Amino acid sequence: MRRYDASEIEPKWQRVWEDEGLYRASDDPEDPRPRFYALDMFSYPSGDLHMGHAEAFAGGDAVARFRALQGYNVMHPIGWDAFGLNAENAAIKRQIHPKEWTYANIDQQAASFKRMGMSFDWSRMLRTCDPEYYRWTQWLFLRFFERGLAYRKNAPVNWCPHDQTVLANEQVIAGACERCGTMVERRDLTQWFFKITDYAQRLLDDMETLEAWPERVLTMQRNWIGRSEGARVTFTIEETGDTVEIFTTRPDTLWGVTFFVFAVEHPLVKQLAQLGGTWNDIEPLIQRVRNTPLTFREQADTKEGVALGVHAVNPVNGERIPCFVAPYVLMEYGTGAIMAVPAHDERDFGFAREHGLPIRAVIQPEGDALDPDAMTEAYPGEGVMVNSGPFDGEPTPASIAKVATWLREEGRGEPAITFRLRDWLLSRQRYWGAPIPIVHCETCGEVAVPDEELPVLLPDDVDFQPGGESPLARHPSWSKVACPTCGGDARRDTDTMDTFVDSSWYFFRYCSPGFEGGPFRREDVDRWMPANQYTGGVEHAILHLLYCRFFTKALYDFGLVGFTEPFPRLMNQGQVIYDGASMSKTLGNVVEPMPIVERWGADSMRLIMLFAGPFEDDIDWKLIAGDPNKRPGVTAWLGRVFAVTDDAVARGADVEEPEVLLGLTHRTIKGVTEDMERFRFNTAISKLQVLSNEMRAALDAGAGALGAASALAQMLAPFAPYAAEELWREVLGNGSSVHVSSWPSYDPSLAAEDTVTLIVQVDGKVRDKIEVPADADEDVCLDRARASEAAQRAIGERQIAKEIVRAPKLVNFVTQR
RNA sequence: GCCGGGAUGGCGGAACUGGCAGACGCGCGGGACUCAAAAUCCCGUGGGCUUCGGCCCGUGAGGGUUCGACCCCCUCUCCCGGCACCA
Repeated sequence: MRRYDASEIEPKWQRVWEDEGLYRASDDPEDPRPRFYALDMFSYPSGDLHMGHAEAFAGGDAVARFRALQGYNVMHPIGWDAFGLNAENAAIKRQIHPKEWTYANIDQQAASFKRMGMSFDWSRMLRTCDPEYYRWTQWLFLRFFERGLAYRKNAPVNWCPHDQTVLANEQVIAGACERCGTMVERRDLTQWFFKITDYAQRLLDDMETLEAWPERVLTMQRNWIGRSEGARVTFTIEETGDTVEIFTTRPDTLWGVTFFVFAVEHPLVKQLAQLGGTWNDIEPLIQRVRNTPLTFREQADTKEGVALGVHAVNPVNGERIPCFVAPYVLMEYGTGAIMAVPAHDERDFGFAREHGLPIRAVIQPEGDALDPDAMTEAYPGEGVMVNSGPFDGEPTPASIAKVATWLREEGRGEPAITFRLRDWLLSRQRYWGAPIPIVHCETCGEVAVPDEELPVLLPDDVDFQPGGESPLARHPSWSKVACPTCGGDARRDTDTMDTFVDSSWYFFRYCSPGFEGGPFRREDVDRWMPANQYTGGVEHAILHLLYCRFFTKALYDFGLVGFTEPFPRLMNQGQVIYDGASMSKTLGNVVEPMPIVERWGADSMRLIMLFAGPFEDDIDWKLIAGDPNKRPGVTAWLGRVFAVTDDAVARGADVEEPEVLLGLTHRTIKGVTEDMERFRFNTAISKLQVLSNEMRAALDAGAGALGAASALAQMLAPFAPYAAEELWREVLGNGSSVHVSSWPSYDPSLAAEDTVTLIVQVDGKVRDKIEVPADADEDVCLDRARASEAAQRAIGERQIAKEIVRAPKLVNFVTQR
């Protein structure tokens, strides 16, 4: 009797697979097999693999193996997103070099991936911190730079006083640094940006083509891009004649404007305040707001504001309205100034009431007359325009576009679209990243490092402790360089790139590993991409995926690739949580996957993850994991599969398999294949369990089960690659790997059931179940149903008013009431 | 506030197109094996009633459509995720 022992078989096959080079993708253009690019989000090397890796890669690997068995030429690569703050901070904490820390983690993760039995093509492995890789990150940056899509500007940034670095808005959570929790401050620095805003509309439009993306990810991206339609309108400052543009989504309320508000950072504020004699009141407000972290403004009081002492002129009716400065108006959105319509905007209403400003209703709700004096809140809804000169009687919101067009005809404004999306701040004042390949020259300005001089190497001998300026700037010699243009004394840019830049193009590099003529070979990318499947965590729903999409569109515009969306099909695994909360060291609820792999086997770990529920759902480890010292259910099942396969072999091929088992085998193949196409791993596994249970029953009844055993081993291969291999080669006696065999096919006539259960209902309630031939027609079903004693009993004395027949599944007798 | 997703036994979940609610597994109860434990195997397992034939109730709450609703429609409650002084 063969016993299932993961610790015995897994290391054995791991070695064999490596020797046999099973998972190498073919780059031969003549390869007749269709290609399948199974892309998993690459790993960040912060320690060993965690539960999230185990979940994501179990799913990604199942897809890759399934497609390989189906006969695809599968590319399933792996790499490491190895630069960044996270690694740098961890290294500082441990008093070692980030490089040392990072490469040690990568080695450990690589060993763990191999232990997990991932079908990676290791010949394509990449690390973004390798000079061979970041050479091309720099090269790509220069392509953006030469087209003006990478530019420098002075900008208010979030500054973490603890980490001594600039943070992106998304790294600031509730006003605090995402990594260390320190309250973030505001600073003005000259920073590098990618002009992603140029692509806002295309990023939005092309989402229509991403049908295989989860709805929630599309929604998040849409929210992030934040498109608003409306109009830009030009107001004039009465006292100076300055013109000030505002953006509004409600040009239909222009006749209801009763005041005007500037953001504190607006360039006209100081001059106007001095003119209005209010500078003494306004300066302290400006100081305070400027010291508030950018993302913490939401806590500001909506009603706070100070009058400027000057007036704006409303271009639609020539009215003179007072100007204010208020923190609720943001310089970053729109134009940094707004028209205020208290009758129809909640914030404007509150501000007007606080400061005793007039309120004028210009949108009349149907069958109701708004009385500005009696209003207790703004009316932002639909209605008919009133008190609006030429537009009186126009229904809104249809009138919005009409007014916008009219503004353009009158030269007082124009239809406009505004996006919430900001340009991508990519420079970091930190050490562990790809140096920005720019030289600053006093005479020539910003000069690109020539392509042939790339990579600009990141020096090892740097004091990388954070300390106000970029660590590279403190290096005694690194930044000193001759200007590539004039040869004069110049200085390298000492900032490094955001890690998200490295990860925005790695999937192209996999197509051409080791290529030295560019970031990738065009024909390789044309052959492999767009990727067939992208698997990873939903935490990358916005930034990483948006940046990848932006890069791909830009590369398309540069003529480097022939498509505009890199991943038409996206699959997000759920998170592995514990007792409803994220696993975290702080909470002390972290469960490590590798000890479980060591104890119960990689196959069990993978099955636990994939059988727990739908792949995209969160897994609460506390709920699915029983006693950690007890054998997991899936491990016990693998044991039963070994026993049943062993018995089937012992019974031999001469003993016939029963009809029911044969039919079930073919139905299982059909069902599991469909489940795999839809990533329903949990139901696929349950179908395999049903099959193994039926094999047990057949064998116990003295019948054979060898055909079922063979199909079961092949279908098990994507989920439990080691166990499947052992069964296939050692128990079933096949000469080569199950992973290069094939996906079993089914015969529809064998998969079809001979008989089905006819449900007999009376008034919609199930009263009887009758086995009928699968091809029974309506008459046969009706005859059989009428003959049912249970049904007759339920009908009793009542008349049958109607007979519903859905052959061969259901008959419903509806009685008279 | 706006947008998206969800709520099914003790637990994870299944039911794909409106047609047997609870597949499969965990847990639990009972039994076999064992000196004992682990492992393994067998039986049972939504709730209530039962004359043991069955009957009634049951998919967050309420209503509707339908011969028939976990599934479609309306109203509501709660949970998760995203965005948010965005003009």
